[in-house]
Amino acid sequence: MRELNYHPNNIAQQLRGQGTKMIGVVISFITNPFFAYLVDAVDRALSAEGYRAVMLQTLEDPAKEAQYVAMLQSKQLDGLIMADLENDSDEVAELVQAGKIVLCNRYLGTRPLPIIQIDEEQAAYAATAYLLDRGYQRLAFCTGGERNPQDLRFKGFEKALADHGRTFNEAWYFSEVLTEGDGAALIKRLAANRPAGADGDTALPDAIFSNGDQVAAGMLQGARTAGWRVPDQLAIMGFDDQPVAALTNPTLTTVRQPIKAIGTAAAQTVLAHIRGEAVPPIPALTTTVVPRETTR
Amino acid sequence: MRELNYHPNNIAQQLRGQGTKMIGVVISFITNPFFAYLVDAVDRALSAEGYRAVMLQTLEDPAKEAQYVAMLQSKQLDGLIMADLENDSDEVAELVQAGKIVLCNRYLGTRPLPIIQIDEEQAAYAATAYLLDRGYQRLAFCTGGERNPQDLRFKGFEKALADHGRTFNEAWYFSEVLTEGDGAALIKRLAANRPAGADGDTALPDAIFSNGDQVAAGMLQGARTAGWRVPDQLAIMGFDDQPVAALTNPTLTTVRQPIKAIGTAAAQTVLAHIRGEAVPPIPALTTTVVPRETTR
DNA sequence: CTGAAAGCGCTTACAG
DNA sequence: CTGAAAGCGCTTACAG
Repeated sequence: MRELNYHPNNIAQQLRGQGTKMIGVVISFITNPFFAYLVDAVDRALSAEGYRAVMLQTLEDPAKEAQYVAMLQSKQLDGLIMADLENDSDEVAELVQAGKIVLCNRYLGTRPLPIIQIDEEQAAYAATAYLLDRGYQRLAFCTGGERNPQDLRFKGFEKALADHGRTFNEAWYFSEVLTEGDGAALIKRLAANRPAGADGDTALPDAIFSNGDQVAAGMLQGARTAGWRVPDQLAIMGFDDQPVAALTNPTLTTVRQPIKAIGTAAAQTVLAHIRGEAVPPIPALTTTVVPRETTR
Repeated sequence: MRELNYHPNNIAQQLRGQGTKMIGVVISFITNPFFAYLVDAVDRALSAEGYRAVMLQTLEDPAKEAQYVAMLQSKQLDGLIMADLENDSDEVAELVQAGKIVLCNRYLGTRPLPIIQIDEEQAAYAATAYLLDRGYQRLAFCTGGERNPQDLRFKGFEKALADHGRTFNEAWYFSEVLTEGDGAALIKRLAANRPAGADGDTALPDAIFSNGDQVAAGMLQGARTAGWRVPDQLAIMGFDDQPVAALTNPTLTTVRQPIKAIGTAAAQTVLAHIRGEAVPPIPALTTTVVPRETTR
């Protein structure tokens, strides 16, 4: 058969009932290293079981996400891992209940759906407390998406402030800051508005909590350009502990997340559902603040 | 039908002859930002035409690559874009000729196969000449894989040295340097062996050409740790112009590659073959040295 | 043990 | 215009 260059048609095999052995992994942007590492972890775990990960980017477009759910329903995919959910629909909720979709990382909807994620609120609380304990007083919060009342990280951030007897300055909530460039631009903009005189400094934050290292690294570069000294005048707290966090100068203080464990657990959970096996227990997904040089 | 929750089985549709509308994109590591950006470009170009990119990591394992070629032959994939080729086999060569596989980025084999890539030799020549023109004299070369006689970048590097009347010190060819950590470790090792006295410095390179920014950023961090001053005592030339190149301090001088254009061209070429249309012309894939702070 | 038939779920061409 | 049948390429169960 090798001689005749014959290759069985896998589509016909699939139709006979074995499924496609493909699992979709829905993320927002593959160019965000956090998602690259997550997809890598899922891919390795699925490959070990003879399945294939299909990377599906939403680019934060709900229409794309709907296409991916349709691929699942039309049986092109045996399952779906969603690390980002734009449409909090009944349809998705039902597929989650049915075990065809496994949610991980982040869910900003209002339903009580199972999701594989770190304790987002506690992680943000710990990072914020870390900043306050080091004497920073005027904290800003920065996120990639739109402001969302379900955001657990912001809840943890607010709670830490409250527990330390501080109130949040609403002017320092920055949303839609997605890229390195966005982070740098934000800092430059703030620095440009800095009032003259030493007292004027209280008009500016002295610490920023960023929801990702990529953006934090951009902020750091923006501060360098603007002559804003880190960590003396401004502390920067990243999130994820991506490789870039150890490559900047000063290096980034950040919150380490167990990306590999999240991806592996999501892969094993969706496979257990597909095979009708008992879902394995999710390991503890612990986070730690990694002290580096962007905080004093 | 919406009511009855009916969804046509796409596998049956595929069997009737429309193909899977899936194109595999073979890369070595998705965690290397260069490949993340390449996959992103391919994905966007394919999505616009109703096709889907399936990210396939080889992890530099030839057996995995063979599996991906088998997926193509068993019709699970309509085509394959290979940005990394481990097995220089007859089988792959035939599939390239047949238009089922499109090569891009890099091919270290010996066959005269079409490939979508920058002028690797010229790009490396220009980067090397840039270092020599700035007075660096003792150049090292660093690559991620094994040493390969077909490596066009090393040919360009050697040619620039020769044209400037310099010979290459073979002791300064560093291979298998893949990650940030590998880059940092290499620099620390070199610095540790540095002989005492000012003259001893000639025993060390004063400039390093790195085949990727990720590794170059690791080298920079290693130099910082070791107290090796960049760019005075050591120049670092990166490759790709990944975002990290602008996020380090000092920022990385590097060679900008048109990643998006490469990915888009690869996607359009494979689609043209699948559809039996004329293959669109490949745009000029020009590179430029981006001067930043790791060179004087 | 071997070989022909049924069936997976569609779509398309054809008969009524 | 409507509806039943053929066929995509396999695998499995069954008849000979």
